[in-house]
Amino acid sequence: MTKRTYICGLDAAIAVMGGKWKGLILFSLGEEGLLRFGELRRAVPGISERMLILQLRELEASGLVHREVHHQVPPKVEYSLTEFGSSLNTALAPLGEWGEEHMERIEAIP
Amino acid sequence: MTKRTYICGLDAAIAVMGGKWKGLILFSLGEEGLLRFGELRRAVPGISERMLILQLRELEASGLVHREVHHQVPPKVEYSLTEFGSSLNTALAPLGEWGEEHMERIEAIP
DNA sequence: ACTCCTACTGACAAAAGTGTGGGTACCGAA
DNA sequence: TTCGGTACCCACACTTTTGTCAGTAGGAGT
Repeated sequence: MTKRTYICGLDAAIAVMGGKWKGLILFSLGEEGLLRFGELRRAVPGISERMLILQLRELEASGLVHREVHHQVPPKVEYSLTEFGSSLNTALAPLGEWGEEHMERIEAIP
Repeated sequence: MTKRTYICGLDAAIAVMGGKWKGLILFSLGEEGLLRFGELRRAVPGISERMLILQLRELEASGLVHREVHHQVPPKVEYSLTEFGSSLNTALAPLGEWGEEHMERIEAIP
């Protein structure tokens, strides 16, 4: 009877990792472990600086990603998955495998 | 000529089930098996008729959903998952469980 | 003094996604 | 004759998302 804002777990999950980029960012961080901004940018081909920053801010606010600033010049900021983010990444893995498996068919769609 | 290839499986998967509704539609069809338009509409609270139609058309074009028209009056159209859609639904399950498990935390985010 | 480097920030605009309110078709029941 | 019921379609407007381009800070190297 708890008043839920989301209609099911999938709905909630999509709300936090939805959009075109968040899944890929999580995936990259899951693979590499610790990445600085520029590295992350290269790890997610096609994303603009602005988009990466916006998405990272949201992921940080959601508690999925940890941001560590090293006070240096030039600046150095490192991103990594939190426990929470890591658990989401694990849940995302089968979806990635599915996409990998059916890549050709998916590419043939548009 | 937009010859785009996806950068990884997750990218491809997100391309076909991305957006706010497709995951939920697939999920509902996975649960219920066979639903007519009006039933599906009720199964996905908050979606508008227009959105449901648009999303169903895309899912159909992607080969994830099967559409069967019964020539009757009043009209009767039934939707169901294809094998392909069913496999995606399976891959989506862990994500749904993750969301279910962390529902409270997710709801506390905005 | 000048430029390079990195991680940002902000203004603006285009594109994509979404909602609203209307309409269509058909048949049978009232 | 009018109405109810179902599954749509269309035009328009609005909102959210995404992209583009410029600019900032401050120490280090030349």
